[in-house]
Formats: sequence, C-alpha cells, structure tokens
Amino acid sequence: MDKQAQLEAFRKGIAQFVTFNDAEWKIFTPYLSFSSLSKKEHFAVEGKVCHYMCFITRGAVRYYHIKDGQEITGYFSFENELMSAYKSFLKRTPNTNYIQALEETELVMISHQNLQQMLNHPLLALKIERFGRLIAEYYICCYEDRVTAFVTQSPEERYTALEKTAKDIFQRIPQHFIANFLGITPVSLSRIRKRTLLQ
Amino acid sequence: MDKQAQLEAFRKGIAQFVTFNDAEWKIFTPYLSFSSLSKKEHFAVEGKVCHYMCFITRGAVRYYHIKDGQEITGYFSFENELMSAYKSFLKRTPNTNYIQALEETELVMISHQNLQQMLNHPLLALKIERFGRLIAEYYICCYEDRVTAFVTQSPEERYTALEKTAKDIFQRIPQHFIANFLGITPVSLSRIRKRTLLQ
DNA sequence: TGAAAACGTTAACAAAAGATAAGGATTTTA
DNA sequence: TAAAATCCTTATCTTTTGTTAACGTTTTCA
Repeated sequence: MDKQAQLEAFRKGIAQFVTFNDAEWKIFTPYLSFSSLSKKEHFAVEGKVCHYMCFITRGAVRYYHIKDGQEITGYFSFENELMSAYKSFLKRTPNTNYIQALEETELVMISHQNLQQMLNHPLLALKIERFGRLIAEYYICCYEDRVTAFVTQSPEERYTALEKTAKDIFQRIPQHFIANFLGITPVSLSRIRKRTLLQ
Repeated sequence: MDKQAQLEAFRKGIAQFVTFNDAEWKIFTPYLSFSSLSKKEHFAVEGKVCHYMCFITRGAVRYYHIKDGQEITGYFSFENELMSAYKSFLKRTPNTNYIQALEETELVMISHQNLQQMLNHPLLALKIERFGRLIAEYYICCYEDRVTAFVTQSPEERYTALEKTAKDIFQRIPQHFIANFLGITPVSLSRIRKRTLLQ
C-alpha cells in the first residue's frame, strides 16, 4: 500500500475519535511516519521503552508475555486498529511484554516525541489532547468488557462469546494463541471446542 | 468532613493528573457538587445512565454485576480514588452493573453536563481535556495489569499477589467479594487461603 | 523438495475449581 | 436483646482444567 493510501486509511480509521479539516491535516501529517513488519518480526520487546503509537493499515500482531520461559498471548490487533505497548509508551517505562507481527504488517506511526510537540503546537494541542483522551476512553471501555468477561464468565462462556462475535479470528490466528487470550491452555480449548460442537 | 476539607482532599488527590493554580481553582470548583452514600446505598444501578464522575473522600464502594440472579463483585474503590460507571458516563448508555457503598461514603462529584461546559470554557478546556486524558490513561494502565493477571496467573497466584500488595483489603472487605474480584468462588478462595497458609 | 518446526487433537492422570449443603460464629437490625 | 441475616469454613461429590506425552497433519524454510 502506498503512503497516500495508508494516510487515507488512517484518517478514516481515527474519524471515530477526531476529524481534521484539510488545513489541520496538512499540519498533522508531517508528524507521522511509516514502517512495516515482516512476519514474526517484533515491534516491541520486554525491557525496552516503546516510542511509538501505531495504526495498523494492514496485517495483524499479537501481544505476549513470557512467564517461566513460556509465551502467553494476551491480545491481538488487526488492520484499522491502533497498536502500542500503551503503558510503556505513556509512562516511558520499560515494556513488560512483546508485540510480534503475525503477518506482513504495515503501520502509520506517531512517535512519543512528535506527540509531545503536537501537544505544544497551538493549532494542534486541543485536538490532540482530545484525540488522546478519546483513544484512552475507547480502550477503557474495551478493557472493562474484557475484565468483566473474566470475572463473570467461565472459559467455555468466553469461548462461545468469542466464537459469536469474532468467528473469523479462528481462521486467522493459531488456536493456541486464542486459548491464551481466553485465559486457558490450548489443550483445554481443544476440549471445549469438541464439547460445544457435540451439544 | 466539611466541604472545604473535601475539596482539599480532592485537589490533592488529582494532583497526580493535573494541578490548578488558585485562579483556575476558583473557576473550577463551582462545577463540583457533593454527595454521600449510606452503607449499602447504590450509586449506580443497571439500566440507568450514570451522570457523575466522583472522587471518594471517605468510604468504599464495590462494583458488581448480576448474573443468573447472583451478584458478582468485579471491583472496589476506596477513599482518595476516583469512582464512576465509567463506560456509561462516557458513552451516555445504560449502565450494565451496580455500584454500592460498602461503608458510609462521601463524594465530590462532576456531572457530565458540567464536564461538557468546562470543555467549552476557554480558560478550562485544555486543562480539562488533559485531566480526562490522564485519568483515562491511568485507568488503562490499571486495566492492563488486571487483564495480564487473568491471562498469565492462576487464581492462587492472583490471591498471593493481592495478599502482598493490599493485605489490608482483607480486613475491610468481606472475603466472598474478594473471591469474585479474583475470578473464583468464595469456597475456592477459602481453600486457597488454607492451602497457602500450610505451605 | 525434503527435513524441521509448528499445530491441533487425544489420552491418561493429577490438581484445582464449581456446586451444594451444613454448621458455627459474628453482625445486623427490628 | 432476640431473631434474622451474613459470613467463613468444611465436607462431599462432580466437573473442569492443567500437565505431559504421543501422534498425525500441515506449514515453514533452508
């Protein structure tokens, strides 16, 4: 995808949070940069500060922790979604997990440094503050649902819900990653799938 | 606690997010209101839009869902913390859970309407945008940790961690609420406590 | 293209958690 | 202050999950 198309996708993707008129867009876009990840390449690794907030124009990534030498996948992001090691990016602290491309992935990026400059730019500050606020609020709502699922639902119920709301994910992501995401082991997910099929 | 003392506590409590000089504080405070909850009184109920974002100056509340007629407690907030049915407050949608006082509780509140007015107030807008952004970012970091705990840790590990970081909660909150918060049944938590004591 | 790696399923067993009920202690409240 | 409600623990039984290993299939990649 060429940069122009990526910018278009980005503009469209963030329209739910904030819209720029053409004049503002012209000021805004020079603060953006572009990058891509080949399959299995890492965007973020444990112990390093994450300097970018990204919008995925193509591809998919997984977020995972390493615990006792084992990888545990906690989340995924796909095209037209935002991606970052958010906590590390916001707090400027070493990241505690990994973000790895599951497919060939293309990104539009905002560096932390550029973000700060925009927050000091008289013509952008208010809009960027709002942008940041609305993104954060959006993610809080997602997190709220995710925590609620862990507290109120059994693994099987979480699986059934996922199968209902995002069936396609099973065609795209290896099942053992999804198992981790649901908070169970791959073996257990395999059993749940068999169980729920028979019913 | 008198209103002046509550305002002081509020000012101090939000200083981690934003600080007001005395002139700004004078403009800001008229947008605040006060309330209190007696024990067991509800601040928010399922099906109603939550109109307030609060700061707890005294007391404690629990957040719970009702599933199959049963209450499941998902979270707590204590004095010097913020409290709201965040998702409902932000999206103006009916709330999906309950918030109930566990003790006599006192609140400093910002109504959604007043918040919007401040966001349109030339002298407050930028600071309030930032306030909102930083609050949201703060909660995202909390949620990130909480989700990570569910994905990477066993119930026993979550209990041990809680016992390490917030031992006092066991003196203050009925244990079966804490069990829900950890994502397990009260019976199971009782067993875990016995198990970990013997080791 | 051929060896190696990755992946999903299944089995067997152990460990943990859920469900239900009972009992005793404490707290609430009328 | 007496009855009711709440709370924690314990026991029993059932269900689910974790662990480990094996097997066949598919995918990867040198």
